[in-house]
Amino acid sequence: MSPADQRSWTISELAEEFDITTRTIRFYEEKGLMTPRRQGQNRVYSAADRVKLKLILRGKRLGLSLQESQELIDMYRPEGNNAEQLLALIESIRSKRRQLQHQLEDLQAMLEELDASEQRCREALQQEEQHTQ
Amino acid sequence: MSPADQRSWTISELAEEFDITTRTIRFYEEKGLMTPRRQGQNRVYSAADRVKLKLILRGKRLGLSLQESQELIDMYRPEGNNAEQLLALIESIRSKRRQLQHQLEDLQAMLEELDASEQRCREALQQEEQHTQ
DNA sequence: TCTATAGTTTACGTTAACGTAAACTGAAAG
DNA sequence: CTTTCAGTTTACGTTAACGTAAACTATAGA
Repeated sequence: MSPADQRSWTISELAEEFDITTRTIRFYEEKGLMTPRRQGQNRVYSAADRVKLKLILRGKRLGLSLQESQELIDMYRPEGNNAEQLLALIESIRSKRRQLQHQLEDLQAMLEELDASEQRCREALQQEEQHTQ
Repeated sequence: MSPADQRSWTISELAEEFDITTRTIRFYEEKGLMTPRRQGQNRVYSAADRVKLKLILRGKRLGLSLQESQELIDMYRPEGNNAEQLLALIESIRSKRRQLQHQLEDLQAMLEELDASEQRCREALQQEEQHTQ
């Protein structure tokens, strides 16, 4: 274990780093997405907690609900599951993959259309410039 | 104009095609996202309306709000804008592009991690099978 | 000792995106 | 003529994801 893995964070450090409020972080805990350890009554976040938060926020940017992010995160650790559970897990991973793959195609289409829009904008702009001369 | 462009749709046809409720379509209208023409009191949707709906739903899948989808759609038609507006439009197109680009990177990272998860699942599964023999 | 600075819990408020229901209209079918 | 069906408007309800505020605690510095 490297020293970096032993570092810990306070709630406001994480809030500032990821540009969210402490309220948000506590809300995630309330929803069972995180369980930081405590020093007295104060929350102390480990490197693992920090990564988890990162994953949740990335999920948010992709339009996932907290529930969905939770499910995704649960897929990262297959240990402690029996064969039946593992098969179910693999199927749900594939299902999520298909969904994200579809989303990727949506995204690419949208990016192409945006490029076309910018192109049309440029052309309209040239027209405007000719008019005003 | 090809005949296909002249086709029109009823609200329930669109609802069924896109697997949403009529309530949802009316809600989008209430929010100013669509303005179908009327035959008496009934709504009649054109091919353009249908495309618009498609774009809104794609935006939804990508986690955009209705507002954002509206803004994106407004970028598709630069006509009728003056030079100043066009420049602003181009800048907002680029901004949206950067956001989507970031989202694309998030997506690709998530897909890779899902693949790694599936891999770990398979390995754990092999372990399980050896155990039970 | 006073005060400022994080942190805490508890609870009610808010916004977006619809769901659900009630009450009505108009056209078509039997 | 009445029932059925698709459509309409109006309005209140619901859920997720926090915001906001109140009331409290613990620690560090002047």
